[in-house]
Amino acid sequence: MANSASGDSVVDRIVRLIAAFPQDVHALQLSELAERAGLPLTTTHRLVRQLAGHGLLEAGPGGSVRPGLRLWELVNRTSPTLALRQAAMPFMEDIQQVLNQNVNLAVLDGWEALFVERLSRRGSVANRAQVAGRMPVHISSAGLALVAHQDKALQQQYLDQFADPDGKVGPDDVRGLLAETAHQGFAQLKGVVDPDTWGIAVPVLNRRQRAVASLGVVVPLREMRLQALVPALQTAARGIARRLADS
Amino acid sequence: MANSASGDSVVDRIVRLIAAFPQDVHALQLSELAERAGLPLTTTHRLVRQLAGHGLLEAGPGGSVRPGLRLWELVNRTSPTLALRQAAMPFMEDIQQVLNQNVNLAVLDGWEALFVERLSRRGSVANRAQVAGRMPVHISSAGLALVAHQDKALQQQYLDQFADPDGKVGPDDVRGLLAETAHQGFAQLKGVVDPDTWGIAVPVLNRRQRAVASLGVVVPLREMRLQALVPALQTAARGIARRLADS
DNA sequence: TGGGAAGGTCCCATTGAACGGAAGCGGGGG
DNA sequence: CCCCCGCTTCCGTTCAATGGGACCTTCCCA
Repeated sequence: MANSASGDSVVDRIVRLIAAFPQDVHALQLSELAERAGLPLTTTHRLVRQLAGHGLLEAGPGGSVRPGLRLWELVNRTSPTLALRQAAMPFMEDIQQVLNQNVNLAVLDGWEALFVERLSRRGSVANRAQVAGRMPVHISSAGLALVAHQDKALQQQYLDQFADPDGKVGPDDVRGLLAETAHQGFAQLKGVVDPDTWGIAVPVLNRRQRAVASLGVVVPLREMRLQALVPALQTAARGIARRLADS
Repeated sequence: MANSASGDSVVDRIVRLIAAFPQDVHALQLSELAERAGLPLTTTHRLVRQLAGHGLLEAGPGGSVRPGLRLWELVNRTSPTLALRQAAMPFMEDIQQVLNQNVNLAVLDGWEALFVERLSRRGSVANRAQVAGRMPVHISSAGLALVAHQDKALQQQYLDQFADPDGKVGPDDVRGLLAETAHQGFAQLKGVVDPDTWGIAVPVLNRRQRAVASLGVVVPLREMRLQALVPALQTAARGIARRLADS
């Protein structure tokens, strides 16, 4: 069918290659990488060599391959999250200090909350939200805060396509959650992600009152004091919004 | 000369394309991107469309193009700096709180210090060290701390190839700086980067006493109190080293 | 209101870069 | 010693990538 037997372009292959690395990193064998990416060994070998030549991949110990520093550099010096992160960091630190809890910052991408930054307290509760990790909208307070503060049209789109693989929750449940979140101005989710934790998130709004990001905390169930958490988060979220608008 | 008139592979072009974005981001026009990358407009157009299809690039307002969220995600969930960053963040925050100064974390890459993370105090002195930014070894305290704690062979390599474009400092000056840094266990650079600031950096050492990273602060000239800064940095650096070793 | 410049998109013949099977290499384990 | 299993290199085939040119907007200025 093509120069490539599988009919995909070089771009496709490169993406498959870098996407083939699992979260935990730590370098893969060439053959394992080839398998994960679904590419012939020879092709993988050639592409890896080229990418490594640019420093996008690096040779690890024992002939293994891992993502390279140069790739990290290229992406992180021009990332679309830079401005957001810079605006948010000081406030996230404040929250972490004052509330003594894990803090996270997320944006919406394709009906999932994508976590842009996270500060974890040393001995704090487990926090599923990895940096650059994702969570479905309907099971993360961040996701709810983000979707609940979007155009009605977008929300409807979301509900229309909504389907829970486990079938535990229906569109109506989610509609309720979103309505509650929009009404209250913050999202809360108790023991959904993790039975012993509670997630709270507030939106960071632009001038049009649409969420461009969400700011959240994950706290142990027993330590819940909404009265203390929500106002602090909202204050911080407004601070972030202001700095975003300024820049 | 080739399928491509310029004799470079698709990989080359893609790298040129994403490397063409300047630090400040904010989206480029297609034609500007083409020019910066040194690619024909048509080719740029095609590649951009493909990359955008994977979310590696995104359409900005007014037909402009910018790096995409998906690219950020792919790279940051598997980056080689993840472990380092995770180990270092809590200590960096401590330093920032206790010393009330800008803190930065760097690694060595090709005779330059590559800044992996930075925490800036709100109204603090200007800090040249952007996240994902670089500084030559001989004019950054981070760079000196990193090179001063490497194999003798590597240091020699560095000195051999050393050439200051401005001709202000010679290899012997640098040798002196490195020796002093190695002897003292920390690097200091007064008013080099910025006339009103002082940079201090300590190495984060592995079991073999080689620097895998550097931890530094940038402080206003007048506030200099080495006695206070250096021990705090060294303590933090050891903490980071320990956490790295554990993981 | 019309003309023209600038930026983006589409078309399509040409061609060499990309492909990947096969064969070579190397080390470690039996 | 030999075999196995990964990585590397070779090389003939082929079609994906290429980019000049034409076309289409949109915007600005006369």
